[in-house]
Amino acid sequence: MPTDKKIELTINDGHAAAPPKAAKKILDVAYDLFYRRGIRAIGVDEIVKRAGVTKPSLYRSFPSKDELAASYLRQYDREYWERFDEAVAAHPGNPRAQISAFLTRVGKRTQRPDYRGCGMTNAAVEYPEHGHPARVVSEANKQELRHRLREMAAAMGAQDPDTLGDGLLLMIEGAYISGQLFGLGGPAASVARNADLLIEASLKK
Amino acid sequence: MPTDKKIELTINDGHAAAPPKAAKKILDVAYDLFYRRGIRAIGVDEIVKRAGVTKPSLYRSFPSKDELAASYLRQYDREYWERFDEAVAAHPGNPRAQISAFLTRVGKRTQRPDYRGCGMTNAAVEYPEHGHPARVVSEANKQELRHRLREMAAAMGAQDPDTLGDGLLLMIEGAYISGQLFGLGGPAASVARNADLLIEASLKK
DNA sequence: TGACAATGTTACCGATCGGTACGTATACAT
DNA sequence: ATGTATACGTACCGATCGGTAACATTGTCA
Repeated sequence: MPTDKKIELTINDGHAAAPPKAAKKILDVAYDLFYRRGIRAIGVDEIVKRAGVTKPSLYRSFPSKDELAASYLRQYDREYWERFDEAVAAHPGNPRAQISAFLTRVGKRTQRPDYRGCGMTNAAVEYPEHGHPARVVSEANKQELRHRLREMAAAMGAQDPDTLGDGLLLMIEGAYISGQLFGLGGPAASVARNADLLIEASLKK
Repeated sequence: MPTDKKIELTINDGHAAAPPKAAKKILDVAYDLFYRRGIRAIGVDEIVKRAGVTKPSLYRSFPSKDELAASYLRQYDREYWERFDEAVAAHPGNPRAQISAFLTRVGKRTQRPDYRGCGMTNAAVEYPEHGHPARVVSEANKQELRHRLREMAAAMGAQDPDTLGDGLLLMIEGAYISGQLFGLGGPAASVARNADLLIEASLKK
């Protein structure tokens, strides 16, 4: 059956980068499935099937399903801070505008029909046991978020920077969760406005 | 092998209550395991084993594991509104104090070492597909919460009651999630204070 | 005491879980 | 052409998944 071969060659055309051909495809498919339907809900068989590869290919690139999930989250982490830093870079030296820009963007994201919450938050809910590879990545991401928000709250001139930073984190997490719970028209749509009210009430007078 | 029998009889001694003996035990065990470790993470075998019964007993009282999960959530729902109504009843005619009491209590709960978040929220994360029995219960609970918060925001005299109600919901959900993510000393500890700041900033001046 | 209904138990089902042993195809250097 | 390393596929593993058929035990009322 040479037909399959031809298709493969057509997709993976030319003199592409040699080493990690299947690994990227596997991670891409896993990313999509893990995010949309949950990590525990997806078996490795479905991943390799949709990726057009076989199981041994997966286990040569990733030590286990748990580690594949951790890789998915590390990718998620990179993209997360990309979005965050874009909002920061748009308003240099103005932390309040930076937060506002980020939250406006979060609010919009939560209103998209395919929105499924924060991959980090979801993973932590799916794996409550401490030390699980997926949870480790998730917790690190959240610690970093808390740190940044508290620093920005201080730079804004908040009366109690740690409290304001934590308050913003609560609202952000609430937006992630209620975005997937309520869908369009849910409470997450008002996250930017509510956060702005909270900030205004938390600044030194 | 009559030894097993004897042990069973010793455990299940005397003239115990006849009608729904096993069903309650099953639901109690399932409640604990589902909440602490997640619904997808727990198999029916473990439930019946810990409950000291067998699988057919489970399936005569519950049509499926999904329905058992829904029953767990309905139980959770009853206890949830019990707690909520207690806070409300403690401050008749004073919605702001009611919210404050409820959030103080939520903040305390999130700091307990075995806190694992809101069972409703967790279930919705575990089952993103619409129409799933567990998700149906969860969504109804959250809709009711939104409704109550908006009404209370209106009774408080908020400039924009729907926005304040949704803002409070965001903070509550954020407290549930970050409670299990950060544990002791996490952002959830400040939910009552932050909510109070938000309320103060949202009232008609 | 005997009949009936409810509840409990043993043993099993096919499907799917994450993971692997082992043979095969391909690319490149010599 | 041939050795060699690497990537890939076939076929399979034991364990566990949710769920069930068939049988034994129990309490209740006639």
